[in-house]
Amino acid sequence: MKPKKRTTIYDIAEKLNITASSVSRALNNSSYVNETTKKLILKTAEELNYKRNILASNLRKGHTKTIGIVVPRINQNFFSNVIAGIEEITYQKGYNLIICQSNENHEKEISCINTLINQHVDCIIISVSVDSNDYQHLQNVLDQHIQLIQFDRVAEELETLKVINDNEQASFEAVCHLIEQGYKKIALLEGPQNLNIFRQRKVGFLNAMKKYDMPVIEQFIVENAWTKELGALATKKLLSLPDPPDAIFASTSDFSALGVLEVANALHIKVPSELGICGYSNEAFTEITSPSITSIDQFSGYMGKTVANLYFQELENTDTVVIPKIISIKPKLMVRSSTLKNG
Amino acid sequence: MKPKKRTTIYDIAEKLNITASSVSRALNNSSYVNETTKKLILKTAEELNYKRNILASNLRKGHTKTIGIVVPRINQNFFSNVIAGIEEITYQKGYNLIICQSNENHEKEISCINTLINQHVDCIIISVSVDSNDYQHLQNVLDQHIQLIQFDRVAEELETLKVINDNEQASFEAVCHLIEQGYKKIALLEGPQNLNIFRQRKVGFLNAMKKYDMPVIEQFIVENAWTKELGALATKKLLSLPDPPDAIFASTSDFSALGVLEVANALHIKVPSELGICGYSNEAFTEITSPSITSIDQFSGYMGKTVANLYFQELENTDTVVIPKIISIKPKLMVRSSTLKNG
DNA sequence: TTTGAAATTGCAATCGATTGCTGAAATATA
DNA sequence: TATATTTCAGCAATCGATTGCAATTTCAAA
Repeated sequence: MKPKKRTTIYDIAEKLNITASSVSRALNNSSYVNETTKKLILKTAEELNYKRNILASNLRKGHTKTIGIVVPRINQNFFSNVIAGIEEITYQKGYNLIICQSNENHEKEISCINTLINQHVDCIIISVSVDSNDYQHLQNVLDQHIQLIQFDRVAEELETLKVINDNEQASFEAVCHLIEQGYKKIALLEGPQNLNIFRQRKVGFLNAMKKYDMPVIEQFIVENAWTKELGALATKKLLSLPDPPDAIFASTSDFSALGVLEVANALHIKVPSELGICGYSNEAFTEITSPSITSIDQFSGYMGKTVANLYFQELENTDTVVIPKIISIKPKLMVRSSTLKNG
Repeated sequence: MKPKKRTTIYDIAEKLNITASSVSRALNNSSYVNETTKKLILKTAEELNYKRNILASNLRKGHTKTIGIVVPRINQNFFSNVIAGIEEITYQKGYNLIICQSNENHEKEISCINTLINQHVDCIIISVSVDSNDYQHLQNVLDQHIQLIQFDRVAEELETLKVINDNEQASFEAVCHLIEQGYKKIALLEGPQNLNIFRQRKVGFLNAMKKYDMPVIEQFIVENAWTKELGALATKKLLSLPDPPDAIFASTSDFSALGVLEVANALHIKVPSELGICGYSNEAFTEITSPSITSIDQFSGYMGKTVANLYFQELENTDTVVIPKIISIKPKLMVRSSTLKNG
């Protein structure tokens, strides 16, 4: 595969006996070219199968019309949906996307960010990895004068555009629902507390418990139970307590909730009558388990669109209109069989 | 967000009172620079927070170290896993990925390809969309002397590198399994026959039927049943036949198989005793349905790695070693409850 | 026919990094 | 000491597209 020479504006210019300037102008639909020659140029460009060299163009223009995205994993429903949402908007605008995965690893995340900076993207959209401890790399982005937008998992201390879910409210509603269904002893599977989203969900849980004057039992709060395996492990422990919980809110993810359900099924504990289960993030599979799992929908696609639109609004912002820097999306509780104690 | 000037090699050169040439050489670790000055340059670059302008570099060098990927949908397990596999390899090599979605739409696919050509990617990796009818856009890629690698869904007539699954064999084994389990009347849900993968799966089905001298009933072969909804619809029709099938091979996807299962469950038809169900592609959810669904694992992550490795092998190929242009991966039948009639 | 404005086109610099070539300096060899 | 050989640094062109400014052409009004 030898990369043969592609046709450039000079080739077109030469063939037509004009300058590259005119060709460039014609290609950019500038009004400073004669209509007739413009048409001729366009026609010739077509004939010679000309494709603009974006590298040269971008180098000259100073921007790339490219947006970088960093997510923990693209093969997670939530993130791939957000990306699909972002893509829908950016595609219309003629922007390109470079998608990177941090694999929940801080070092890799730094490396992704550096790559994107190197690529001269115009904007970086990120949801931070779980083991991110400091945010110097994000500060670097800001220092390079690249627009930075955080979504879902955000570093709150960084002053950037943010699109988040109202985790606290969603979590609050989920737990209220459990209580209203008659569950008395509710356990919480919580995620790594360095992530804002998990902190907020815990707060929502506590608020709901307080509202209904329910006692918060320390043993019922399990840290770091955010995978299916950890969820299952936590459930085994919880259910073997002398006085086990009658509901488990897997605030970390539906995967965790699935782990709970599988253990319950294995132990022949009836869901929802003996054990209520609520997950988080409304993965597709929550509908098809037996019983189906109550969860919280985060409107991931819409979130992606919101993020992208936010970027373009900010880009076109002439400073006269103030645009909110933090957009919060209200998730929706999806009640399914796993919590319907009262039918 | 005004993009302020970044530091360039000229800034470094000026500060050190040398030429940009030397800076460039130092940054590229050339041996034509004094060790002492090299270290000084590197140190200064660090201090000034220098980041190489890839645009300029690539423009000069003529390649971008960027690979474009076009898939129908990134939020499908199979594709996101392939991408993850590709990424694992390319990341090590310092290559970037631009990921595009065709949304199963021919026009969008063409547009993706054009974008990638414009971006001067070094290679395009594609799995074609379902409604692709002609392949002029892929021919264009070849004409631009960009490496093209097709995977999974391929345009067979195009002479490109290909990484495929042995769909025929996998399908053959699946149907043999059904027959060996004692199912007598096997229906096939088939996908759009313009895609190679669906044609091959049909052939595998027919071969297995022939091997065991099973009659192929025309009514039992349903076209275009490749989503959950279409799978469900097809199942309703099949099961309402006077002499309905006792097994359904959803050769199109596990989603289709899920549709089958849901209809069966709704009609209180017992799976696997009264109806056997086999899907395709081993989606994660096949393990958690009741009963779990027998499916075919395509080793998607491995497939991605294979694709990426193929590119780099070809790149480094000095023409002495011949590398196979088509790599076929053998999928694996994952037997689960939905087909275990004989326990 | 002359003048002036408007419409086109060309020139040349620019974006930043890379690299072949030339020449100078440093070092080694005779 | 004179010559040969390395080593190192600079010059300038190059990658392809864009754009401010200048020059030219066109065309209409005076």
